[in-house]
Amino acid sequence: MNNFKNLRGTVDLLPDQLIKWQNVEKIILEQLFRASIKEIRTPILEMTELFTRGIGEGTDVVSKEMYTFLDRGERSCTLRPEGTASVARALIQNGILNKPPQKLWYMGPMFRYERPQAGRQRQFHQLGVEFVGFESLRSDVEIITLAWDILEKLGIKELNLEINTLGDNTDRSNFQKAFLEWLKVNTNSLDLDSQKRIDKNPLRILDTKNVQTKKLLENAPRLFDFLSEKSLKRYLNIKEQLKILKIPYVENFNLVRGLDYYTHTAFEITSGSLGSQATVCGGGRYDNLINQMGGTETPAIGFAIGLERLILLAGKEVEENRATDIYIVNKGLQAETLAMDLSRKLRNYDLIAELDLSGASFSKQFKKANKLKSKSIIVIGDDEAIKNEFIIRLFNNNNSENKEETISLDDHIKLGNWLDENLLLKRSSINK
RNA sequence: GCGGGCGUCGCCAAGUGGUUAAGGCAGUGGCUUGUGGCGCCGCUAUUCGGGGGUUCGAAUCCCCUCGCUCGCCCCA
Repeated sequence: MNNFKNLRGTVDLLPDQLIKWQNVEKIILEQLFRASIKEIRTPILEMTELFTRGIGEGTDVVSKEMYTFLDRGERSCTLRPEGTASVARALIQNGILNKPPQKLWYMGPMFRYERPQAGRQRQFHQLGVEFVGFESLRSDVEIITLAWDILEKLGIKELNLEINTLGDNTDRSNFQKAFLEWLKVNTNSLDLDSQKRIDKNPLRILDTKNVQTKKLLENAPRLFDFLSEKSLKRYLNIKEQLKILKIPYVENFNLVRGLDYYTHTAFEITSGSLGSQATVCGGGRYDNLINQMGGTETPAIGFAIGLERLILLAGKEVEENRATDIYIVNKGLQAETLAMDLSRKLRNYDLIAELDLSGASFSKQFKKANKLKSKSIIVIGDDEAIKNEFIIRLFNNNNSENKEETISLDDHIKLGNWLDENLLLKRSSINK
């Protein structure tokens, strides 16, 4: 019992679970590929300041959830808690902002030091998409649509899309002024958490879960009323387009999102079947971030999907495993060598060909093939080795005698025909 | 950081103070050393998350501790 254990909040993904992961990833990557979005990979480790300045000191992520440590050179390093800041940094640093606008995606582990619970880990995985250099409201619409379509392609039902707008800088500071005044008057009626936020991050008070504060907020000034004509029009247009595209959404004026850098569009996709951590996708526009981080002013919008939550939601259809096509039963010195050689040839056919390495009795090897639900088997023993041939047989689970065929080891044409006829032309679509 | 629940084999579990810690699944060996299912027969926890205490006696009672889990805060 003194064995090593993984750290709290981290998990091992085992072969059986990874079938689902891989299927999900495959569907996602196809969708991204078709939308002509390119991958970017950035380090998992960054200097701490990237996040404190990029994400914002007042946010929960930065103030209490970061995995931060000093390296051997006494530099403060942080395991990335999200992907956007790193991508922005990489674009600035590599001079990519001078190039045409970029549509990018990334996928990988993120780290947040929190108490784990259902749908929440300390090391978790995100798929992120960032459109950098795009200002048009149609880029907002495409980002939202893309997120929606990915979830739909995975067969996930019962999703709720919530949207809101935060306006531009001017809108926001106008609102903030009025809001702060109102907050000062009402400080004593607010819950404790909200009181603490007045100085740090007043906007976050808007999405408090405290029931009393919520009620109180109904009489507070609304950000929506402070939108400039331009911002308002932008927002209305986005809603209009979503309607045309038949993407169902709900407006949520209190949707603010946790990170500082958002402007204009903010959105979130949730599912009731996830438990209390219901958000599977969150995103929005961040026109200020890149400038704030030292790059030329560049509008951008993006989203992130939590892969663990996605996996929880994805249905049975992505759990399907591809069974072994051919299990090669072999025994005897010469036979084993021939079998090894044959297995390599078979793999040129895009088949799953598994060579039995046990050297156990034929009976055992057959049982193994049966257990694996192998679609067919090949047998090479001493008898076959002498004649330079092998036996191949379809292998139904119900143990009815299946006809078998003997093929010479050199007869590639006969083998190819057999495989075509019995295995290759019967593929289901998901496992191609 | 704060609450609730839970910790008996790889997994699911019975056992709630008397001593050989059920059972099922999985694994493995055999019946059957050149042929699959089913079946049958073996094997697989000196030990109940860890430590201390109470007792003649503890998986069972008490204390501490660790871990897991769900929730709060917040987010993916």
